[in-house]
Amino acid sequence: MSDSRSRRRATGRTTLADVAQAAGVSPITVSRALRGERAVDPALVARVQEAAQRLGYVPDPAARALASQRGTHVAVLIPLLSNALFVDLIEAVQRALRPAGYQTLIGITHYDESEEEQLLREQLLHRPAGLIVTGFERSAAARALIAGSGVPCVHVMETSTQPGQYSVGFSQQDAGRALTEHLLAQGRRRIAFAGAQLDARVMQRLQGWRQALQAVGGHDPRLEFLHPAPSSIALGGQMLEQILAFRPAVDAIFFCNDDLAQGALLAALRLKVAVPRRLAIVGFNDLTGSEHMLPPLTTVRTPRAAIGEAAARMLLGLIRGEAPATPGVDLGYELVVRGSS
Amino acid sequence: MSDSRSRRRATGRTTLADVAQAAGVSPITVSRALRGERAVDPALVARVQEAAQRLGYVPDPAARALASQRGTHVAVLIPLLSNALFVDLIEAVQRALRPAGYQTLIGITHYDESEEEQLLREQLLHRPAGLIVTGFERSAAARALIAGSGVPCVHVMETSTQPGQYSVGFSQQDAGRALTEHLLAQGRRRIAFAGAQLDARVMQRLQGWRQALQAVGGHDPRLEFLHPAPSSIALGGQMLEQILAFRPAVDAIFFCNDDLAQGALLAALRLKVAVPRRLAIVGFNDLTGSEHMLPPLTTVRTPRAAIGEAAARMLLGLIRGEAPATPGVDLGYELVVRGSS
DNA sequence: CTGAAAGCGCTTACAG
DNA sequence: CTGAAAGCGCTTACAG
Repeated sequence: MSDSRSRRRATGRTTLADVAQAAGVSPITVSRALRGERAVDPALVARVQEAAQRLGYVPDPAARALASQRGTHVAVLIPLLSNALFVDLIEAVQRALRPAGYQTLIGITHYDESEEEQLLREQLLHRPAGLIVTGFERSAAARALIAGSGVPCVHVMETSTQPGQYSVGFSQQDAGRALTEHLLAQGRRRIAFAGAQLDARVMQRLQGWRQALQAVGGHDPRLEFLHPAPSSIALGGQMLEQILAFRPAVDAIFFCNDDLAQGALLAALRLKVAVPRRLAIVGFNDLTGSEHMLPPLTTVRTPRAAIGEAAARMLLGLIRGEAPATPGVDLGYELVVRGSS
Repeated sequence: MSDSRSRRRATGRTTLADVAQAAGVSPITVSRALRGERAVDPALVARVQEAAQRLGYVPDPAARALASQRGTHVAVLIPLLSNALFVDLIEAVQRALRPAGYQTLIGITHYDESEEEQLLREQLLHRPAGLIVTGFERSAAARALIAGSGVPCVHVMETSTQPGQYSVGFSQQDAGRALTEHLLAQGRRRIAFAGAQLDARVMQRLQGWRQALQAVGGHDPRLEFLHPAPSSIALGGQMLEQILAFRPAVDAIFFCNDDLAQGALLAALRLKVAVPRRLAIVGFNDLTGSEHMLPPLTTVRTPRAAIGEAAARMLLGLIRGEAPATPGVDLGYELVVRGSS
């Protein structure tokens, strides 16, 4: 009757055993009924659910993780949170994962391979139920960690080239090509590319720019301006000044990200460079503020929220052991033509 | 000799027991030596650490959480990730927490009390080692959840008024007053306040604006423009137009956040309203881009990175059971006067 | 300062 | 379809 002599460490928590007792079944049956795993007599399931509900039972994530060797959270690795792109992605992932009972753990790699590797190592110790990573470019060690972990993983923001890899994204290269073709269609001939950060996706956009120009015999490598610093409004202004100083004949600039293009538009206002008459300026991603610039910025709208949601759904399926209908989902992009081109 | 007949669920993981055996001590001693809890013979500690190092032992977070009823992560509740302010805060928190072995779990409340309550409930089930929440305003149920959980909690972004609460922030009201006094010192007399979102901190800035104007007998309630929508560049432009239409004599506008002020500056360019000659515009927070606007934006620089770091350090102390030297830390703010005023 | 025992609350693996 | 037993890898509580 009395537990006072025992070594109990009462936590006051309602446990599986409590529910089992209330429902008149064994704890294992409660566990199975609640998780929907294996077949359980529907009548028992109902009885168990009623009891769990009544007692306010909530499974202990730590106990579950220890017993099953699998956590109730998903780790998401992104380069940066200061790029609004990834904020939209994360919000969408979280919105899809939370109702399914998974927490989202955000790891920030700062575009650094060794940081990513280190984060991966840490996260994997916590046995996430799933993993979402940005793009395909990473160290061999990082790839080995992912593959060796047995944790389902979805890659986002790019389209997959290799089989056996799950991904949700769009073709950065096609988008870069389409944006350049738009400038060509507007009659622009000396089109510069201004890239910062120089991560894999920026280089893919650059490749699209090259393709479009090569197709019309107008590719000039001297119009590639690549800066390793993170993209920012400040850098965009600097790059504009630099490009105009070095290549005054340039009649359009393709900035690899909207923040650069916004900075360039502000600098153009300051320098009294007429946009788009004298110079067309286009960006990428359609970030906040771009439509309110002077003139409004032409850009490529990227479906990062849709990507986040689709990636989360695919991951939930993989966690349940289902093979996705399409392992590599391409969600496309949308050219948004505004006043700056 | 053979485990093949047993019901072992081999995980291949190096455990406490492995380290204990290698060091020739009991598992409990290993546990204590590694955590630095209670006094352990220094010689043994060295021996244990060497063995742990050699075997590549890493504690299992799930097992630890289950046994100790306390997780190895900290939950951080913020209103939004799309405000760069909170991104800076989160990055700083994570930077301070990671080396200490704590993961950061981000919960987004969307400025919604019931969402915050729900998040708190979920997070508390996971038994976080600590909690960081934004400001002091929340539902009674949420406050009760925090207090009843026994989980150490630090409030950020505001200064504390109540005893027994830990906080790191600055006085939003003082900052609002100082910014308004700056406008008065510049000779502005009809100073409007434009607020969006209308969360507690915005209302504190409004209060500072009122104070400054009341002190000089220039407070006019008709110059308070309050909009419940989230602040954004687009809304800033709209509010500027609206204010100029309703109160054409206004000679300065205090926008409660930089994104509003940036939108207002862009709208002023479009409408050819001379800033600062005809109209001074000031913002709050010193967000990305503000210094590159035309003209550059006068604003208040808020120490959110320092707040994140200090809050994380205070929390680590509280987790260790130490009382902080100062329970309410005020990190101040900095007036940044640029061309727009 | 050190340890043997029990327990945290689940799920896996085996049986029936 | 259901269950008794064991185990996941730690830490707590009690003793000495």
